[in-house]
Amino acid sequence: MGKPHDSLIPGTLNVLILKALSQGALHGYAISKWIQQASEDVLRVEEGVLYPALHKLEKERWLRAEWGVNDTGRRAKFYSPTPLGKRKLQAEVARWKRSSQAVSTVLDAEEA
Amino acid sequence: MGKPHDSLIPGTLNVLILKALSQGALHGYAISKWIQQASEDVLRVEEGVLYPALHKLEKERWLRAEWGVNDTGRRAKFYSPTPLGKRKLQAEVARWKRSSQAVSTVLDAEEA
DNA sequence: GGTGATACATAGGTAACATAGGTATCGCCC
DNA sequence: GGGCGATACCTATGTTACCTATGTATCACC
Repeated sequence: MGKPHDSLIPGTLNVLILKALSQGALHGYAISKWIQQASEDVLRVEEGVLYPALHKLEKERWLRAEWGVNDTGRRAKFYSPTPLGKRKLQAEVARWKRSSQAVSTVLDAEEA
Repeated sequence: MGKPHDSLIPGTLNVLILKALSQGALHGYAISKWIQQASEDVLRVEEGVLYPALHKLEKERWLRAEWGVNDTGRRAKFYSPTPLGKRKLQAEVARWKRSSQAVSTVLDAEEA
């Protein structure tokens, strides 16, 4: 346990979740599906990874949760970003761009 | 301990090291400086992070190490990629491109 | 009644990084 | 001679974050 597959880039899950919620509340399962679909099936968020992450973000006040009912009438917990979460989204996106661009630059470098 | 600053994107250190060594052997301290310089000072690899990583890569036969002397006559341990390490560099660069592109695509998505 | 999708959750394992220390040599400047 | 910063190596400890496995329950469908 604890390392195979490597679907996600560590440290990117929070910002992916926040992005998923940037246009409106979604429940956990839908967040997972949205990330998978928006990444054209490259990124998969296993449920054992997603739910603890959501609980943590809720505890840290990046998200708030509310029980509701989905399209098909099933109970589900809907998450929305708090004002703090919205600010964090901006900051985390900026950080990702900066860092990932730096990594790509290094990996494209001609000479070592 | 264990989380502040966030200089590195977790999971990218190995490939950055391999890239640094792709044009020839370097010693640890020079690897650190090279990554910092090639990333235009965005990425910094603290020594307490670098050296354990080098030892692990050596143990896993991605790198081999040899004591030598640097330009200025000081003793230093020089690392070179093994054939396995060269293959890993290609594979890890490809994986990075695929995954980081997916994250960027998601974060640029218009609609959630 | 079985299966697969939906929807939530927790438990245990491990790797990876951040921080903080520690040793030693060398050049430079006062 | 003393101090300082850069070079060059190293280990120990803490914590996060992810991976896997497993569990519950509902619902549609055949």
